[in-house]
Amino acid sequence: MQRSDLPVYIQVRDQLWLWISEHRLGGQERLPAERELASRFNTTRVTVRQALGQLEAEGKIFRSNRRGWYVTPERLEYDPSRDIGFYNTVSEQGYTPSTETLSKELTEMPSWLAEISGLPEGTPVYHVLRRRSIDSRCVLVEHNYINPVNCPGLLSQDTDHSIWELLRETYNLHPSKRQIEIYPQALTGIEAEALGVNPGSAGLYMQRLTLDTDGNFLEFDREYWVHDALKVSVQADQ
Amino acid sequence: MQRSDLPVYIQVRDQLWLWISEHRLGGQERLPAERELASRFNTTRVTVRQALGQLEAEGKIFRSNRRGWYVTPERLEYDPSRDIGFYNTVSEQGYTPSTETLSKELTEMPSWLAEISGLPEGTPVYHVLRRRSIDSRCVLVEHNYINPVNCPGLLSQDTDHSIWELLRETYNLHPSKRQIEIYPQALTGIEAEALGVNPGSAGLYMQRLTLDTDGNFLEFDREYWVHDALKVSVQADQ
DNA sequence: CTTAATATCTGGTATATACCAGATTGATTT
DNA sequence: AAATCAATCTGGTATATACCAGATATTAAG
Repeated sequence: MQRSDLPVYIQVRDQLWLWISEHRLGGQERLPAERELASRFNTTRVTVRQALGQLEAEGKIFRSNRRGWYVTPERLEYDPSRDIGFYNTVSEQGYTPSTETLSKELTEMPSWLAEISGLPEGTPVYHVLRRRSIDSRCVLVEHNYINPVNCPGLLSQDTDHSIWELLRETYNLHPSKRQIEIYPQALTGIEAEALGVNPGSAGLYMQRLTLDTDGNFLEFDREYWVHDALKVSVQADQ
Repeated sequence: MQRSDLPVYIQVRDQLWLWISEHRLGGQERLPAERELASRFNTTRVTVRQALGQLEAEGKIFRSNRRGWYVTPERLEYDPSRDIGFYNTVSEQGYTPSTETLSKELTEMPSWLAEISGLPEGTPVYHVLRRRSIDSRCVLVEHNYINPVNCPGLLSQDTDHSIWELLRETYNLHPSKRQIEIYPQALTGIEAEALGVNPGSAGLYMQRLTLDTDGNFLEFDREYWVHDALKVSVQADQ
């Protein structure tokens, strides 16, 4: 290519996006193969990949391991301060949620969680690891650490749906104070593997601490989201 | 390299991080040049850059255009629902904030903002564009759209410090309801340029709508953060 | 029809190399 | 001492090429 004074990969990026828009490619539609694009834009695969990487960073396309590149669907609007949870949020916005429980166990509270919860290290906690999808695209893995004092026998329940609904309806638990932390964080290790993305992919980390009205530890939650799948929307009145 | 069954760039990533940790390289210290690293790890620059890109995605290192790679300082803890603002937040955490006003003007409300604010298109608004730094590293560019009804003559004030302090102390304005949106978003165009990062770099977008107690439009704010500079921490009581 | 083996398509990783452009440094001139 | 210029160092972009490994489609066998 070349021609303009702009870098080739920027030109490819923009033309490719134009092409996607013109063809009205929507949620999860597949792009032509990299080699195909390289020859179409008369450049090399390396440069095409740079352009694809840009569109990926912008959240416009995403990749599925060795299967190809796809157009990213609209972001999910998610309010972590409300109680409606993943399942309802996704449904309300017209998508199909699904959840797989990867592991669940009763374990002893590690030191970092002891510090956060205010309970002594070694206190029993439930630990549930789940992978959640929107329209069969994996978008997050979630670690739930739940205080068993309030919900004995939780692990024998079905954890493939909303845990919060379980806590509310079966155990009559209600959260009071929460502290939420959110920041961009690359997906690596088991999170990247569980989501089927390349290690180092952009992600969003979100953690929530939930206490009951007396300030006792109810639940701690760590979520690792694919970076382009959600928009956090918080209502903060004062 | 090679040797292990792990990809070379992963090995380089990990060894490089080990090396950084061992040498206790801290905030904004410079790494050896890419060519130097390539020969040290006995591989090519392309592969080294892949490894550097991983550490960058993890927020562990950052680049400064054609100057080199540096170790990322600790993230700033930032609560967008509180009123203390950038300047105080940074100072409180032991860093040195600074702000440059890139442009300020009285303009007419564009349609997208009219929709958000509930005011008619073309209504006069102040528009202030600022670049803010922590310890001389640019970390965000910010667009402020402010309702001049409440603060006539704002633009002749000094906008290199806290605008909110100005509004509070000079104009006696107090926010009430706000809506905050946060999501990962690559930095492109003027934001990338203003921050001196490559187009397509990972970033965090944050917008805030602030109304007064009567529900009138006070201010709208769009912030484009470098992805590794902050940790959003929200206290949400219910 | 189902299952298993195989070919093929896809992105993932890697090497080698080249030149460009901004940033920095050092020498030279004023 | 200050300003100017040139050399050099740095990351940024680009081409060409190769092989690997997982995913998918095709074919052959049961």
